Amino acid sequence: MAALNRKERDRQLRRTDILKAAEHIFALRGYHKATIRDIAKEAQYATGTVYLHFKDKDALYFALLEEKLKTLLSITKEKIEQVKDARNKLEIYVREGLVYFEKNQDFFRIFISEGNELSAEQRLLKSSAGLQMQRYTTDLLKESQAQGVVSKDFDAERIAEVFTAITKTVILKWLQAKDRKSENLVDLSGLILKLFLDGAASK
Amino acid sequence: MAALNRKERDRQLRRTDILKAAEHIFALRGYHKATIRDIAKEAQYATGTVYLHFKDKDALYFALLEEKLKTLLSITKEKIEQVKDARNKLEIYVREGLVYFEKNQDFFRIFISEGNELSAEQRLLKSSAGLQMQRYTTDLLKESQAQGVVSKDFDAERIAEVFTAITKTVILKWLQAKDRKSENLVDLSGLILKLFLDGAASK
DNA sequence: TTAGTTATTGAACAACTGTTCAATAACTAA
DNA sequence: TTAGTTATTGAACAGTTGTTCAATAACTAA
Repeated sequence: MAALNRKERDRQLRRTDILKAAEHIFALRGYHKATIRDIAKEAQYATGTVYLHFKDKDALYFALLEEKLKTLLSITKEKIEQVKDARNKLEIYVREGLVYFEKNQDFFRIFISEGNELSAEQRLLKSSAGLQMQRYTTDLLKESQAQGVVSKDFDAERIAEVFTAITKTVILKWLQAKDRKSENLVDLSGLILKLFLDGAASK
Repeated sequence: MAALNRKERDRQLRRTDILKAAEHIFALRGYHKATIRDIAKEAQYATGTVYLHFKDKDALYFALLEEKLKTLLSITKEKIEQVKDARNKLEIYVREGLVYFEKNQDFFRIFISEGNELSAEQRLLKSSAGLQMQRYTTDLLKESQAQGVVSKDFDAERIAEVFTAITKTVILKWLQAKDRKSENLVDLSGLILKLFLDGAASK
């Protein structure tokens, strides 16, 4: 039935509108200070409308996180599958992450700024895409260890988090300095990989 | 005048009581969910009493942060000044940090969990001890570069933040696994330094 | 057109919490 | 003891914000 399809499509449109507005407002004010009113206003709907699409504020936040992470993961996976060498894979992993983040700075601000909050950490673990991302990173590092690119002395899971932390930190610093310098974020992927693999010591 | 001294001492006692309670409640619930009522109750005072010692909630949070960071910094500085070699200094820096964190897990939870929040980041910058800590770390890395321990290819400030991020991440992971394993946090200082200086690559 | 169905609205509700302040208690010094 | 001073209390206030729901608008199908 065509009518049903259009209805469904309209519904998706509203949902997308709200998600887009939420992304903007969350990024602007952070999770706590962002209000449903503001999000609704930004999306040009009434407050109540938001609740027709999302159970509550948390669900809205989750849905956003979920969507963004899912996209990033699928992009990354696709590109990585095209190469065999683990070092190449790591390079692609970092590069694609940076490209995606640079394109989605709004979302990115939430992820970085509230990502390390413990409650948000627990949220991330509840988020299936978040878990998938974490697992994928760990697997990537296990493969790197198997191929002899990363030392087997380290616990893959721990190393995966350190890898992520280095990346986040470099991004954060870039964000803070963004006004002054006009460096592309993606240009920092070499730095990140070098730091992670070879460390900061003089050679 | 003895009376004045005792009064002043009593005042300090109240202040300390409140700070101690605040540390506990903040750590338990995080900054936002911690209420002044809860803190007052924990310290066995009335709500209003808190305001006789701290201008508002923010000031209370600051005072706590300030006190803890100041102590950590002074301990670290003292120990570090006893050696000359930059690599030794870095080792001591990490080790003392871990020891202090292990002894102050309550405080630590706040610092780690809300430390990366942007608003809290701005708070940290306002906090003079936070700024001092940041500067001290950067200086330490500059010295390490001067002594040829750390590569001069990197920006000292950026490297300082990466260094801190690695440390935080390892601590966070340790905190999460704390129930299962019974590993001392301080035993991970070698791992942190190795990762930071030599990276994760196979050698 | 029209009766019924669905979607949207936004004012009202309720819960929470930072902050104040009048009342009370504790303390001080004469 | 007592008048004056200071410290403490916790109920009341005010602002905020997540959420609901009765009223209204839009839409659908006959």
